[in-house]
Amino acid sequence: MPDTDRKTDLRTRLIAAAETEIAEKGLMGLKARDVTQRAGCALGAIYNAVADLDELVMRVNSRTLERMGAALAATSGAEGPEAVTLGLADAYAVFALENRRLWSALFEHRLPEGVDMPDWYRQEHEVLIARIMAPLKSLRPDLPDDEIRLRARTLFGAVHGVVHLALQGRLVGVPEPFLRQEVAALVGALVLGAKVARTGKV
Amino acid sequence: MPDTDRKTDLRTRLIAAAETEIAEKGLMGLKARDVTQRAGCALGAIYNAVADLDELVMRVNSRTLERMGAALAATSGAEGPEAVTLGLADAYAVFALENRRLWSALFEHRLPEGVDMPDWYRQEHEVLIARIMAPLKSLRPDLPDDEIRLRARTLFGAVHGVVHLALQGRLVGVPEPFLRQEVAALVGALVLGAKVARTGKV
DNA sequence: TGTACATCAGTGAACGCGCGTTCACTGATGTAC
DNA sequence: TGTACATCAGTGAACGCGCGTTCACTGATGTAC
Repeated sequence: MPDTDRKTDLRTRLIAAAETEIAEKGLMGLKARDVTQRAGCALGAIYNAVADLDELVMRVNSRTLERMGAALAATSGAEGPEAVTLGLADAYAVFALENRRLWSALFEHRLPEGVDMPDWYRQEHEVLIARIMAPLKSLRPDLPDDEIRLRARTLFGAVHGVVHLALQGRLVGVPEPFLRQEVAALVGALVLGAKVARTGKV
Repeated sequence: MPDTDRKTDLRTRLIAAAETEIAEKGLMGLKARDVTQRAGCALGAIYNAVADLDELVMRVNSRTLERMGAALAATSGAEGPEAVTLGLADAYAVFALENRRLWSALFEHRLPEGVDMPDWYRQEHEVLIARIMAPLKSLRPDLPDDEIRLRARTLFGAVHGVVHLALQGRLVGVPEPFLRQEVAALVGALVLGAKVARTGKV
């Protein structure tokens, strides 16, 4: 059944096309017609390759998440949990800056209510959290795992928020040129605060 | 010309109706027909009172911003910049929790590209930043105003991010029951870090 | 090797719906005399 | 006080468009004999 190959081939092309479209026009600007035109197939072909546009978006987001994971992993050269944490945060900011719209799509996309994310999608997020937990654990060996996990989410949310508002160009956001510097200041203070909280001294 | 009164009256009702609609169904669920039905007028009446739906949303957002300002101001009883900062952050989280959809609308709403926010809208945001700058200034009297303003935005973004991901129920977000506690931990660590950064000791 | 048939990826016109905005009209209110 | 006229807030049916999804059809590919 070599047809399967052709089928997955088109599917791959559709995902790639959707990725390019989102990268150029943002999630809101993603239209079925543009995707199929770019992939060089008919409009209806989408529904042969994939359930609907939402699935296409999730496939793209999954790829983005994977690339982001790789970008964060490439940081691991640093020595000491403080440096690792700072490195992760900076890599996150850089990735967002370099992949603005694809990165935004990660957070803009919402499934129709009632439907929730498939498991394979959830798991990819767990990996992200785990990567942040590692350095936090050596930073605060006194805390139980549950709490570390919570702190990892909080740290992620904090960095994410600063990056998010900056990239959106929101009125209350940090101007983009200062983004990396401010993320570093934020995480630096946090890491310092954590250290003091544990040891009681500098 | 007492007609002006009637006109502004309907306008007020429309804004109130839009506010209720957003509070119930979120910004995405805001429809011109629902608003006018709730306000008890015809569909077309909107365009007599207001330029378009976008303006209606901005009017609602402006009210939300004002209420949020009041909620933050009600915090001011605290003694010392650390406590004030913690109080502001907590009040922010509480306000978001109690006004989920209206609060979300503040950040979801985007004007069509090219158009930018009117001045009265920008200024309302400045007030917010100013309110955060005050305690930061006493916390870091060594820093120039420009840098304080930047840190205020960063601090805002950090708190905002944690709250945002939590309320969205995002996979990487902090679970809601832990939100206030985590915001407190975040800001606590930051304040501690700032203090150490300035004084060099605990 | 050739013929008849089945399958199913791929096609694209048409469907259907949601929804913001317009516009010709109505009728209440105010003004002039 | 009454009449004619002007204004303009308010009406709601109709417009128009965007766009995801469907569906009857086509034609290339594979299978059976």
